[in-house]
Amino acid sequence: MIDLKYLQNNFDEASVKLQKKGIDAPTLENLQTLFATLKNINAALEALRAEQNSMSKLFGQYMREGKDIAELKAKVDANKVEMIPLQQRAREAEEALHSVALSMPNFPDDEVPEGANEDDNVELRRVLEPRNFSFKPKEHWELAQSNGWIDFERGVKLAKSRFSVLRGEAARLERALINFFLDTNATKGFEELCVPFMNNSAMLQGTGQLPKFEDDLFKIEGEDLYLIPTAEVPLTNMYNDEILNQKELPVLMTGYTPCFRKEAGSAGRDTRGMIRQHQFDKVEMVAISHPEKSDEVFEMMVQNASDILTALGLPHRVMELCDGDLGFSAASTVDLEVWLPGQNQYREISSISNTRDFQARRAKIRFKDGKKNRFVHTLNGSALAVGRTVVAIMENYQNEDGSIEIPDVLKKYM
RNA sequence: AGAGAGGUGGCCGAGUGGUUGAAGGCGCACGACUGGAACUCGUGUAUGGGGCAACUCAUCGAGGGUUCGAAUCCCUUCCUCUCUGCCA
Repeated sequence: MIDLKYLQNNFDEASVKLQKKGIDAPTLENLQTLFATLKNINAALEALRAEQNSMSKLFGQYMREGKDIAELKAKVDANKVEMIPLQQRAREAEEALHSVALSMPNFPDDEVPEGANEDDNVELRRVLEPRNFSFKPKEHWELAQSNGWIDFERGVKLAKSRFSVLRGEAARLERALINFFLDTNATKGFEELCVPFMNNSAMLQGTGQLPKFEDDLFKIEGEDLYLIPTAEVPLTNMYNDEILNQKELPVLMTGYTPCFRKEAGSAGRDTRGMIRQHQFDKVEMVAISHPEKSDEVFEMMVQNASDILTALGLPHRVMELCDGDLGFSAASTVDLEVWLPGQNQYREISSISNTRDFQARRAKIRFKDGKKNRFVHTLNGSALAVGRTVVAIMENYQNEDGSIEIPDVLKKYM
C-alpha cells in the first residue's frame, strides 16, 4: 500500500512516479479525492460522536441525582438521527478508498532507470564467461529426453499441461540443489523455515498478490486458502500484524517451497520444456529490515544469489530492472539471468526486490523506534529457482554425447 | 466431521450494561541503588485515525443488532483448545 498522506501532500511527484507503473493521472486523482472525502466525513462524524458520548455520560449522573432525563434523551436521539447518513457515506467512502488503494502499485525508487519494458533493463555486470562448446549445445528438453530426466507426458497425465515429472538423477539433482541453497543461505544468517504451502487471503493481500492478481493464483475450493505462488508470501507474512523489537532486525529467513502459478497471460510463452510451469520449486530469501538498512540488506541478498550461481559454475549477468518492468510491489529489483547455451540466451533465474514499506503497510509489519511504531522494509529474492537451475546445469554441463556432468559443489549432496 | 469450553493490551489474567481503553502480574524501557551485575525501589509502557497542541474518535477475534450508553445482552461468522471419530 502506498502512503496516502504522501500522495496527498506530493501529488505531482507521486503522479509522475506511478505513471511509470502504468497508472494514469485520473485514477490517481480519484484516489486522492476519495482520501480527502473520507477525511472530511470522518471529521464531521467524529464531532457528532464526541457530542453523543459526552451526553451519554450525563445519563448516569442525572439518574443518580434523580433528575429528569426526557429532554436529554430527545437531544441524544436527534443527534443520532443526524449521524446515520454520515455513517453510511463514511462506510462507502472507506470501501471505495480501500479497493482503489489496494490496487495501486508501489512507487519505484528515484534511482531506478527509466524504461518501458525488459528491453530497457540495465546490465550491471557479468559473472563467469560462457563456456565454448566444440559442438552445438542442445536445449534442455532434448537432453531431458535422451537422459530420461524429465517425463513431460506423464506430468500432463497426472495434472495437466505445464506440469512435469523429474526422474532418477534429475529428481536427486533437484533435491541436492534445494539442500545446497538452504545450507548456503544459512551461512549468510538466514534462518531456515518450513512453512504452509497454502496461505489465506489476508496474507496474500499483505504481500500484494491480492486483490489484483487473483487470476494468477490457484484457489482451494470452499476454503479461504490459496496455493502460494512464492515463499515470499508465507515468509514475509510471518510477521503480519506484529510489532518487532528493533533489536530483532534484520530478520533473515529462507525456506524451500513449491510455487504454484496459473501463468495467466503467459499462453504460448516457453511452452516447451521446464522454464515456465504451473508448479516449480524455489528457495526464497526474505528480509525484514530497518528502513535505513534495507539497501545494505538488498546488496547482500543479490551478492548471495550471485555467489551461489558462481559456486555452481553457472555464467550469469546481473540486471537492474527499469521502472516499466518492475513488479507491483517492488520499489527496485535486480534480476539474475543465467546463461543457457542451448537457448543461446540469458534467462531469469532469480529476482531480488526491495519493496520498502509497501508490503509492511499492507501487512502491518512494524518495529518499535523509541515510543513510535514505524513500518519496516521488506525484501525478497530467489536463491534460487530450483527448476531453472536444473535446466541451466543441463545445458551448461552437457557433453557432446548428451551426458551431463554434476557440478563439484553438489557432489556431496547426491 | 460430532460434543463441550473459550477468544480481553507484547504475554498471563480480572472484568456481566454507565469516568473500564480496561485491575493485578510478567515482560520491556528509563532512572535510583551497585565497582559491575542480580535483587529491590520509582516512573513509564495497547493499536490505528484526526489535530501544532490541549484534546478527540475508533478498536476487548470479525460482522450485525438491542440501548441514551456494550468488553459486558442478542444474532451470525471465523478461529483456538479438550474429548470422540479419522489419519501421515
